[in-house]
Order: sequence, then structure tokens, then C-alpha cells
Amino acid sequence: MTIRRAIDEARALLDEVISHHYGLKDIAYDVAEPKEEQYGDLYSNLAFQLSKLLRKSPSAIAEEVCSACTKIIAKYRMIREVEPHSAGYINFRLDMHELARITLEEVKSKGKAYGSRDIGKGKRVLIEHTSVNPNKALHIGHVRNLVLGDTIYRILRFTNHNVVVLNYVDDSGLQVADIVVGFKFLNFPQNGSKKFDHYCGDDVYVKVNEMYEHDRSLLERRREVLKAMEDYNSDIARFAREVTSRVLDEQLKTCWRLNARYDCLNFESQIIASRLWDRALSILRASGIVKMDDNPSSKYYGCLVVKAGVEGEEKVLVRSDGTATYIAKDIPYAMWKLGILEDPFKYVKYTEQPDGTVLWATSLDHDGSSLHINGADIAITVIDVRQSRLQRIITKILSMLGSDDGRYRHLPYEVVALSSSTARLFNIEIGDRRFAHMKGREGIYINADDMLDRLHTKAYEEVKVRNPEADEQWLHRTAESIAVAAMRYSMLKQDLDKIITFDIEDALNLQGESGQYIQYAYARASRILEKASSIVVRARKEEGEGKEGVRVGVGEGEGVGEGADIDIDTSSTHLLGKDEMVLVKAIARFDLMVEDTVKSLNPKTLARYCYSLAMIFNEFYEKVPVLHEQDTNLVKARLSLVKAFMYTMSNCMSLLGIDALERM
RNA sequence: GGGCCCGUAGCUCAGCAUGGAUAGAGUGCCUGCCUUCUAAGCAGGUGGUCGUGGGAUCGAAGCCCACCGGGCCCGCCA
Repeated sequence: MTIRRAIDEARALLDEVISHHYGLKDIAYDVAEPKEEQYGDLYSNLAFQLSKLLRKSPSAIAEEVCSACTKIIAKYRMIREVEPHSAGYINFRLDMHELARITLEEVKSKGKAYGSRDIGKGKRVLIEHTSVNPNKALHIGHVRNLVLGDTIYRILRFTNHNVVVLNYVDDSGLQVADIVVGFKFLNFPQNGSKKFDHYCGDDVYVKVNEMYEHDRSLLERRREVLKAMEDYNSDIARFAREVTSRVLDEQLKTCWRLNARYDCLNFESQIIASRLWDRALSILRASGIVKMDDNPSSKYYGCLVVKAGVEGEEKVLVRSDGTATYIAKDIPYAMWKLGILEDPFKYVKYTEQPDGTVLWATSLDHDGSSLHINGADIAITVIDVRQSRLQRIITKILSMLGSDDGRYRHLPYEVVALSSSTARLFNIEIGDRRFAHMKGREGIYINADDMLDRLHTKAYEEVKVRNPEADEQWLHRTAESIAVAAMRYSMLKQDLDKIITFDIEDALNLQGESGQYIQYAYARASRILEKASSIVVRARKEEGEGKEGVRVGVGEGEGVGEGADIDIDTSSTHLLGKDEMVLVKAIARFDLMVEDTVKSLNPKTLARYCYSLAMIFNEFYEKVPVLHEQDTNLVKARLSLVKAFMYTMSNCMSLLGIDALERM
């Protein structure tokens, strides 16, 4: 938060020089942190930007600017020096004591809100993620979707967006029909020995698809099932809802396990039954966006067609037999999200989630609650990049209906694939390729629960060694948090447009850049404060209340006592040295990272920041003694810094959905 | 055939939006460091024609063009 203030000051200083010394204004230039410490605390590329205009070399301009700056620098509290670099950069040195003081003060006053800014102004955002077909368990590809969506939800909520999270349940699609065929026509038992979603996905779905290969008549069965499911009140439709809701309930357990939560489930069967499509269609017809193709020689003769792609690409919405296509189901849903269509739904409580919030579900019953779910300022749909074309068409249709650009936003991301060595475990030989795609129908994927279990087991062993006296419940809770952190971080750290090549061995390696590294840094900090407070308590008991010379004199009179915490005290921050300042600066740029992430909707930025913050703390931890320092005031200052780190880290981890553990 | 994306160290990836300072991490491999706040850590070493070629620029990993290699999308399937 305070790096931002320093940047603002540096800009103000440079602007003053630009206008007074050169008589110029509105020059575009950057002020940012350099990648290396030797180049100062901030740098600007102003001299490069001015060099064409002034027809002088960047380094000459840098020198001029710096000497002009130096004359008026006294006004600017945070900036201590401005010096030119021969390459042409203008480098700033900050008053680090001032930076440390105001940073710690800000962390102290904001606490859990540290790093938050009012970016959203209360804007209503609807975000849809997860949306896994309810015929199988989540695999690691779905996990990427969920983790991205849930993290963006957390970050938007933190920056004052009014966010509603949707999970779309396609309970009337082809994949559900596949398992219905299995249960109704192939006599698969309706209870497997494993978790029901795993059973349906790993066994029923895969085997039914195998059988299609040998028995083409089964495809006819599937068509019948699909048709029957369209009638909301048919026996098949009822049965399908029964099965899908059992699968869904198991899927939700996995989602919650991953620290995700939702506000509302939207069932496709209900969207269809609500006649939302008819109303959407009449709007589309009235606005002339869709047209009946009446040219007998056209390939789309008799179809209702939309022209919405690039280069006038056409897309069929209603077939010549009057049935709607796949994309036609998405259009009314998207219109509903933005409030273009009036809400036909009532809402019922589906269940209470582990975080205590209510999960609602759409309902067609008249006695449900009328909530205000739809009608958002912005609707974000998290779906992988393969859906980009369809999503672009939907976006185009919405903009033709007059919705402002950017209100409907597809967040595309690349898929998760298997590394060559992991692929080999599935007996896939991929030659010299670097990865192999997962295939649901062929059973080639890694289930989320299975991977979490393996991570859990691995973490459990390690935690047990480190905490031999701890009880089982605590050990498992801790191992679970570590497993989830590992999973979430591995999905977040990579850029959205890169395929994640998932390697089981790599994922199980508990070293290096990972979720547990982040948790470890926090746990180390936490132990310092824990010991500090027990020292304070002991010292007080031994020496009596109010006596001077208490070994660790922090937070006198406030929050010190049995089990009490250490609070941030900024009276001694001037004692902090160079090694501590690296950590101060890292803490001070948290909000810049948050803002960056909101703008790009790419959580990678924040994930990597969180890792770098952990790394910087670990360096601090090795280099700088806190409790073993002799100078009581310096101990106080360092403890305050550790505490500030913990607030920042905890806020950042919470945005990533990673549990902050006091001990591990 | 058309469209989108990727290509940086043995491997997995940052950096590219907005060109500028000796191209960075993790992992792997090799060395050190637990009688001091948790060694899931830290320090050091190893490792790079930034896919190739051209162009504009004082200056390119980044911008433009072409090509090569890989992936995805393009149905009256869902």
C-alpha cells in the first residue's frame, strides 16, 4: 500500500520537474520497482521517453532531471535521493524508515483488510465456475477451473465487488444420458463400492462408452433417453435427476474439500423447463439477430440461424426439426445472468456449506424464495479455452442485444494434461511429445480426490515426524490443509494460456515453489510470535507486573497475557536494518499485486507474489534473529515486522484459498 | 482450408501488455549449513544460439513479417 504512495510521490516530483524545468506536460512514463536492489528502490524511464522529444541522450536527460529533482526534493517526505544511471534511468532512494513506519502502521490499522482497495465500488459480479457434468467425479482438469474461479471470487470480494458464485449443473445432457443408459439398460448396480461420483465416472461412464463401440444399438438407447429427459416429468427425467443429484452431492464434497463455495446451483433441466429459451428466442427474433434460413439450396435450410461469428460465420440455434442446439441452451442462461430476461426462478436452500453459508438452488416451485440472484453488472464465465469460439458467439449476441462490451466475460484457460512420465502410468506411449491429454470417456485422468488423498498421506507422514506428540485429528486436519494448498497453488501459479503438464511425482515433491512452502513460512513466523508471547508472560510472572526491563517489551498493556497475541508497535521501526527492509518492501507492495490481479483476472500474479513474500520471509528468518537479539527495542521492532508479515501473508493466502497454519 | 494458443536452462515455468541496466525462479545434479526463533529451510556451484530467418529501432526474449515444431477449435453432436 505504501509503495504506491512512494510511486505517487516520485511521479509528483518528476511532474514538477517536467513542467517547471522543461515546460512540458502529459508525458507518459513509468515509475516502478527495479528488479535489482542496486538500482535503488524505484526507477523511472522518463529520460528515455523524453529523449526523442528533446533530441538528447537519455543519460544526459537523466542527469538534468536528477539535479533538478534534488533541488526540490525536501518537499517529498518519502524520497531521499534521486540519482541518474549512465544507461539513462532515473533511480530513487526512499526514506526506508519512513516507509517501514507507515507500512507497519497501515497493516496495524487495516488488519484483515490490509491490501484491499475499493476497486469494485460494490458492483454486482456473477461468476460461474466448476460446472462439471454430474455424471463423474472431478479430475485435476476440473480442479483448475474451480481453483481459478474460486480465487477470482475471493479477490473480487476483497476489492469490494458484490460477487455471486454460480455452479451450472448440466443434468440433462449427453453425458448424463450415458450413465442412465448404464443403469437402465445395462443393469449396472446403482451402488458401487466407492464414492458415487467416482463409481459413475470411473466405471459406468467409461464402460458404457466402451460398449457403444461394440453395440451400436446402444446409441439408439441413448438417443431415446436424451429425448425422454427433455420432458421434465417423465420417469426417465426423474431418474436422471435422482442419479445426478447423488453425483452432485459427492462432487460438492470435493469442491468444499478444495475450499470452494457457491451461492447458487443452476440446473439445466430447470432452465429448459422454465421456458426461458422461448422468451430469449422471441427477443432474438424481434431484434433480427436470428433468422430463419429460407433458401432451399442452403445447407441450413429450415434452421434458425444466427450470424455472429467472425467473417459472418453462421451458427444454427434451432434445427429444422425444431429442436434447440447446444449453444441455444447457453444463450438464455447468459441473458438471464445479465438480467436481460426476467428471473423465472424461485430459490430453495440446497444445503448449508462447511463455511456456514447457504447454497441455494434454482427451483420451479412457487413457494421458493425470491432472491436477487441474476441481473449482474458483469458476468464472468470460467470455461476452458476450447469453448472460446462458442463463448465469443454468445458475447457477440449479447452485444448485439445492446449490452455494453465487457459485461459478459469469458475467462478462458488452457487445460491440464499429463506429463510424459505420468502418462506412462496409464500405459500411454507418447513418443517424444511432452504431454498427453486426459480423456474422460477412456478413463484417462487423475481424480481430484485421489490426488488429494495422495498429497494428504505424504503430508501426514511429514507432519507426524515433526509433531510426534500431536493428536490424530490435528495431524489429519493439518495434512489436509497442506494437500489443498499444494493442489491450489499448482493450479494457480501458471499462466492461463499455458497447458499445465501435471506430473504426479512432481506434485508430491514437498520442496520448492509450492503451497506448502508458503504455509511453512507462515508457520515459522507464527512460532516466533508464539514463543515471544510466552516469554513475555513468563517474564511478567517472574518479575512482577509493571516492572521495567521485561525481556521482550512489546505491546505493553494491550494484548499481552495468557494466550494473548503480540501487536504491531511502530515506535522502534527506525532500528530496522537493510535485511529487514527487503521484507518491509514486499509487504508494502501487496495491494499493487491485488490490483494487478483484478485488472487482468489472472490469479497467477498474486500466487507468485505470495510465493515471493514467503521466500523473502524465509531469507529474513535465516539472516535476522528476532528472539535472540539483545536490544529489547530492536526485538520489539522485529516482532512487529513479523506480525505485519503474518497479517499480509494471511490475507494473501486467504485470497488464494490456502489455509494459514500456525504450526505444521 | 480458416481461426486461436504455445515454443526461454536436462525438466516444469516467470519475464513479453507499456522495448532499455549483467535474461530469472523452482526442480534435477554437485558442495556446504541443524548445541540459537521448525532444515517442508538457507547459502554456493552447475546449467541459456530466449524455435529459425528477416525487418523497423540508438537499442529486441519482448514489436512487425515469414517460416519451422507442438496443441486446440471450426457438426442441423453435447
